[in-house]
Amino acid sequence: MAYDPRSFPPFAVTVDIVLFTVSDTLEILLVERGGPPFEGAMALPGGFVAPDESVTDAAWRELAEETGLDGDLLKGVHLEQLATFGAVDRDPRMRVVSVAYVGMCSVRPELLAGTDARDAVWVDVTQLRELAFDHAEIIATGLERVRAKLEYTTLATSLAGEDFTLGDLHRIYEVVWGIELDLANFRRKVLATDGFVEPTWQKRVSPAGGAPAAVYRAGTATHLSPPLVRPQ
Amino acid sequence: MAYDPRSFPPFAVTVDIVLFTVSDTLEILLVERGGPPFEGAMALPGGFVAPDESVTDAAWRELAEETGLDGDLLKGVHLEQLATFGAVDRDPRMRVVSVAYVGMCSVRPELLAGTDARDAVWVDVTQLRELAFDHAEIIATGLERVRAKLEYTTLATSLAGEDFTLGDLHRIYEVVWGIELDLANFRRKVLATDGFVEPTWQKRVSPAGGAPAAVYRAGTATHLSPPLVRPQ
DNA sequence: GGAATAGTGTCTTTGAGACAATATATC
DNA sequence: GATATATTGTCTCAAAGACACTATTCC
Repeated sequence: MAYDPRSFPPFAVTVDIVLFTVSDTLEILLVERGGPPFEGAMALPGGFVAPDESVTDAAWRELAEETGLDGDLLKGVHLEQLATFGAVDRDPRMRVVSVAYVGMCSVRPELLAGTDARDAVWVDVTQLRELAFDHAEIIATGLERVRAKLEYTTLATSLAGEDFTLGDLHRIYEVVWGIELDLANFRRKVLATDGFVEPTWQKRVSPAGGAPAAVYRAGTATHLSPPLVRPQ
Repeated sequence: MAYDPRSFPPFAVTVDIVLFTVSDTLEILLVERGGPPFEGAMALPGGFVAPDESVTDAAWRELAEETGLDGDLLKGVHLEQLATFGAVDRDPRMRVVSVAYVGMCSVRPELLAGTDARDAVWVDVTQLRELAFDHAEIIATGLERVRAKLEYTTLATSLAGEDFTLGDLHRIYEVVWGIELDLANFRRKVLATDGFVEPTWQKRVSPAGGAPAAVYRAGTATHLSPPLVRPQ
């Protein structure tokens, strides 16, 4: 198909990041909009793709700017492309196609210390208010992606810290899926999957009491086969 | 984040379609490029998104133009967004971000009868030559998507015709996955999944001999749980 | 009859899920 | 001791996989 490079229809291309973390609940990073449209509403962090950077690079740049994380800490974050949203009127000002990304990280004090992150907050996904643009739809898509990914990948470890107990990992599954899982069967499943977690040979006690728990770190496996499927 | 609508970085946005069908092998629809760059190379069908159409609409429009299918027959085709490819230099002429879609259809004589389809051909995915742009990567992504989708959805029926035998469906799985599957266990699995297929109460004989086979059509279910997983 | 396809039966093994039991920490 | 967490054990049931067997068609 031949075409004239000077007469193409002009679009703006942006990236939006749905960054998840697990504390007591499943939370995403949102920013408050300071101007119209949707002034005062919450929105996903994101911004324009620059002419000289790839879409993926733009996503990583925005992630770094909004979280204040730098090189080494960024490597602990998982980021993957989610989907592209290209309805004609999704932005009332102009034609914008947005490539959404899903991120998963563990909460750290360094987060939100960056310069661009002054207005960024973690919000419980079950307590979302009005959202700007089509960001509610993007978040719903991202939420389903994360829930599905926990079934057949080891990505839950990216929501845990550097090291974690099987109780921690169990809680991440329960919080993300919003259901209760039998801990005994969960433990067996995780330990039976080669490369999901590896022992650090250390023990850790919980402030709430209980026996000391073995501490693990993420293994080298990326996929779970057979998967760890959601009940029901 | 405030920005000036008149000073955004300009991009072209295109759609590319990876349309699969199963005949004796797994095949995709390709067009031969008539001009530079990559003149003479095979490329995915696709084109620009118009200013007044959504990205999804553009994908359906291109699909219709390239296959020559119209309203009713198009409904038998499954089309879904695959991923977006946005490397800086993926098109040597200008900055282009392409949203790729995956399609699945059964081969029909009406295909390739459209005006834009004169150069379109079905190519065995195992026999691909040099491809234009990053289309080899797009195809590889689409291929893995289709293979994975057969595991946990009923989409194999969109690669079969209006009605089909379990032998037909079995062959589709074998061709797409490139492996042999035990037919007896496959039959039981399909029939045990509510809504995967429904009987038409008709029988069909194969030209190669054998007992007459019961004819089924697609059921109403979209997901398989538990999934029909690839061996190994 | 021989080859090809359709369909059923059966046995083994694997794994998911329910749930009991025991051990060790904090308060 | 009460409570919370960690860890192991056991039993049942569902499903996957291997494979034998029968039936019906074309050549």
